[in-house]
Amino acid sequence: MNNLNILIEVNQDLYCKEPTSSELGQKILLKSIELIDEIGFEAFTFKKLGVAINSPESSIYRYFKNKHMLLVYLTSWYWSWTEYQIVLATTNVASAKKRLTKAISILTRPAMENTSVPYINEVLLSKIIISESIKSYHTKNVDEENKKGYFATYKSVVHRVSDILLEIKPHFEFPNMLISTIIEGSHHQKYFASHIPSLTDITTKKNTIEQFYTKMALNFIK
Amino acid sequence: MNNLNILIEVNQDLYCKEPTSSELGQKILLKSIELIDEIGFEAFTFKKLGVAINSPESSIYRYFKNKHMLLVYLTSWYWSWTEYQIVLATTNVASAKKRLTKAISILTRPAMENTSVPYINEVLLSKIIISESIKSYHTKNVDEENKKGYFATYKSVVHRVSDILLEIKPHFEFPNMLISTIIEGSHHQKYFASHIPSLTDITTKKNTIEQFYTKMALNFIK
DNA sequence: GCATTATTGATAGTAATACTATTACTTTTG
DNA sequence: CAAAAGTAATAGTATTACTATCAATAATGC
Repeated sequence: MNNLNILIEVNQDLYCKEPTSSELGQKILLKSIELIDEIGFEAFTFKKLGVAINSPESSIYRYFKNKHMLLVYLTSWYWSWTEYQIVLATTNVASAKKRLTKAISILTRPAMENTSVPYINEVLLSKIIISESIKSYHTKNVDEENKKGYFATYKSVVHRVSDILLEIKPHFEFPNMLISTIIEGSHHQKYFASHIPSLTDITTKKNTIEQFYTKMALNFIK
Repeated sequence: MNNLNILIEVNQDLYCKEPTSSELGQKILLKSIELIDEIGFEAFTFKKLGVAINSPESSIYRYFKNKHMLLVYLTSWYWSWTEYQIVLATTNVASAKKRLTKAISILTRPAMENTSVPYINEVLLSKIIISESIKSYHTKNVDEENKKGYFATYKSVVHRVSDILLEIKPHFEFPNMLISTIIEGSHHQKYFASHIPSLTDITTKKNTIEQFYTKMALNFIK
C-alpha cells in the first residue's frame, strides 16, 4: 500500500466500516468492481459478491449498508482520484488555457492503466463510472443524499475546472454547466460508441471525444 | 381519442398487447406514469400499479413483459411524440438556421401542458424522461435491444436534427455527437437544477438551459 | 340470440432479492 | 494471555418479479 490512499478521501458516511482498512474490505472493493463490470449493477448482489470472495453476505453488510451505498462509495472514490490526477497535471502550469485543456483531456480521454492502489482497478472502475455512475444519483433520495455530502467529490472536480475557466473568462455565465456537460457528455459518448454508435460520429482517428469537447469549451470562451 | 396516436408509433416488440387498444391498457399507461413520477422507477412495481388501477398484477403482465419494457415503451413514445413536435415546428420554414434553433428549443425547453392524447400526461412523462430514461438503455442488454430497434425513435430524433445541422455546415464532423450531447445535457442540467444545483448555473432569468445549448450549437457551426 | 373467443379477475405459488439477527470461531492487540 | 474486534455460518423474513390456472365477463361473428 502506498501513500495515495490518504490523498483520496471519501465521505465517512458512505461506509459502515472503512473498506480500505482490512483485507476483507479490500477484497470487497476489488471484486465488486469486477463483478459489477461483468454482470451490471442491476444483477449485482451482495450474495453473488459473497460467493466471489468466499465470504457470507452478512460480512459485506458490515462494510456497506447496501449495494447503492457501495456504488456511491466507488463513484466518490473515482472523482477523488480524478481530482488528484487533475491537480497533478495542472500545478505549476502558468497558462490557464493549458491547464483547462489538460483538465478536459483527463475528464474525456479513455482510462489508462494505473496501479496507484492495489485494491482498485482504475480501468474497470472507469468503465463502471461510464455505464453505472448516473444510477448513484438518479434515485428518489438524491436531495437527502446530496445534503449529506455524498456527491462532494464530484462537485469538487466540477468546481475546480470551472474555476480555471473563470480565470480565462472571468464573467462567463455558465462555467458549471459547461464542465458538467463535458463530463456527463463524454461518458454518454463513450457509452454510445460501444452500444448505440449511430448516436455518435465515430471515426478511425483517435480521441474524437476529447477533441470534440475541447473544441466545445474553447469555442465558448473565445 | 384523436388521430395523433396513428402518428406516434412505437416498435411492436416493446409490448405484449397494444396498451392503447383497451381501457385497461390506457389505465396502465396513465397510472404508471403517475406512479413512476411519484415513487421512482426503482420502487415502482407491477404489484403497486395493480393496486393503483384496481387490477391484479397478472393483468398488467399481459401488456408488458416487465417494468423495464414499460419504461422502454414510454421512452420510445416520448421520442416519437417529440419528433412530431419538431416536424410540426420546422415544416415550411425555409431557413435551416431557424429550423435548428426551433428544434433545439423543443429539445431543451421545459415541458408544456399538452393534451394531445388522453392516456398520456406529457408533462409528467417529460419529468420521467429526465430522471429515469437513461435507465432504459443503461442495462446489460443494450446491444441486443438496440439490434431489435428498441431505441429507434430516439435515434430518429437525433438524426433529424443532425441533418438540419449538416444543411448549414455540410462537412461538420460531429453532428450526432453535438445533438445527443444537447439532448442528454439538457436533461442532466434540468435534473441538476432540481437536485444538485451547484453543478449548474441557475439564474433568475428564464430559459438558461435553452440559451446555453443554443449558444453551444451556434458556436460550433459558425 | 347464442356460441365462440378474447379479455379480465382472482388466487396461488416459486425462486430470488435485500436484508436482519444470532452464535460461534478466529485473529489482533494491549 | 485475556479482552476486544473481526469474520464465518446459519437461519429467517418481507418483498420482488414473475408464472400458472381457472372462473367470470364482455365483445363479436354467424
